[in-house]
Amino acid sequence: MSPEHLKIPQATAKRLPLYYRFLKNLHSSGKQRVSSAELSEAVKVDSATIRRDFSYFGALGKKGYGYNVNYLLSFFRKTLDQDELTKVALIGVGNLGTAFLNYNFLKNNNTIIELAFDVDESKVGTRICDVPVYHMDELEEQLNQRDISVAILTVPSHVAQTITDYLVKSNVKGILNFTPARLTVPAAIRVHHIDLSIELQSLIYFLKHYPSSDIQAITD
Amino acid sequence: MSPEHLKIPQATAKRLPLYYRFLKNLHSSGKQRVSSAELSEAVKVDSATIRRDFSYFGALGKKGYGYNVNYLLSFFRKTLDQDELTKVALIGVGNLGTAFLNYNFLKNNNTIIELAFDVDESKVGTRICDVPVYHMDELEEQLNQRDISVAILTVPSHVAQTITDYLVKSNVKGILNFTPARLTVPAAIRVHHIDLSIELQSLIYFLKHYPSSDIQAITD
DNA sequence: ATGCTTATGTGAAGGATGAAACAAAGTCAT
DNA sequence: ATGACTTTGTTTCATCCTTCACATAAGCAT
Repeated sequence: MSPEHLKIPQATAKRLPLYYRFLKNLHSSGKQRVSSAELSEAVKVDSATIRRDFSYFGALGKKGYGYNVNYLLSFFRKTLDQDELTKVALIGVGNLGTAFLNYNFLKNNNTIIELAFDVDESKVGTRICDVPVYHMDELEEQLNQRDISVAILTVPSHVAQTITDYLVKSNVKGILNFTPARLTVPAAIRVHHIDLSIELQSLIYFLKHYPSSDIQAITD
Repeated sequence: MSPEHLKIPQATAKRLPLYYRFLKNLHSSGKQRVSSAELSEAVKVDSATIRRDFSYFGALGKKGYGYNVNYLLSFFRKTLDQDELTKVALIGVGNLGTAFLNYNFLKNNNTIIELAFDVDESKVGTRICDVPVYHMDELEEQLNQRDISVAILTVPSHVAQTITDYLVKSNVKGILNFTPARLTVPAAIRVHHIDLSIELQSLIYFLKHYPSSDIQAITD
């Protein structure tokens, strides 16, 4: 059985896009080879962890040499499905939603917000950064028609669950949830929470309760 | 030694603001008591994990009864320093930065963006949602004067490291980094990364490579 | 060719986290 | 008061993740 078919640890999977992004940088700057130590310095991940992560995919490097940037890059391109464009929908064109529509970082990575939804009639029918805004009533129809199964949720939290139920009904498989609501979904649906207010609060908690010496022990 | 002085696991610390928020909801709806099972349903954290989390702070509940909402709430208020307002600075008034200035979720939690910085002269001197925008040149002076040690970083990634160096020089201790850059900071400085593009990419990776049955095993 | 240097891939150990399970201790109805 | 019921706090186990440490193998200079 080839290594690619084994299940990758979740922690590793979360680092793959990070590696990929940095490898692209290396490539554009014309670098031919890279060691796990160099990579470690750049992405702030222990070099042993990097080698371990890579090893799940087989022996990608050469002892005494390191990794060939081109080879690694093309390998990750395949692994991360960067050849095909993944289309996602954005639900809720408020401040945060609009920021994402404007933000260019989504365009880099073969991921694109293809359409957005809102209930505000003044937004419906317009285009924001070339992304068309539809009314929520058209959610199921549009998502099915365009075969979109990933949604970014940036709606007010009190409607988050209701809209999530619509999303589930519309065959969405993954939700990037920026609302503070903890969503109830069937087990087959994957939800990633990004709770901005909790991130800020927990950062503050760590600062107040964990002395610098401890942080050294953790991050160094 | 009282339990409050023991070090709390990082995973637990990250859940505390979540518990706190839900307890506030319970309180406003007039509920007097709550069990770990109820809490579990609401915040989607295993009830045993919740009891374990609470137990780091001592015996907060009563067997056969559960937890007193008021007591728990006031305990967490103290623990999370919710009595004092934590002031933070926002660096970079672009799309995302503006969204945060508009977003109300920061006002809830005794955390406030007190001022913002940018280099764009058309923004400097204005107020966005009542938050004054200063020029980057005034960073050190303003932060020291106002005794601010936490910053939200929403600048273009190519200037992220340079600005981070300024922040460190200005005695900032914690940075919430929304740029894709991996920042180099002294060990005593704490950085939390929120990398939106990586979150989206890893969500997509999980959807494509982890069958629903596995997700069931993980999240159910 | 030779030997020194470099850097991988991985076994093993150590930590951290999550969840099952249950004794202990309280509640609550009668 | 009593006994059935509830729910905690904790012990225990399992899993996942990270890091050390090093044998192994390849580069590289002479």
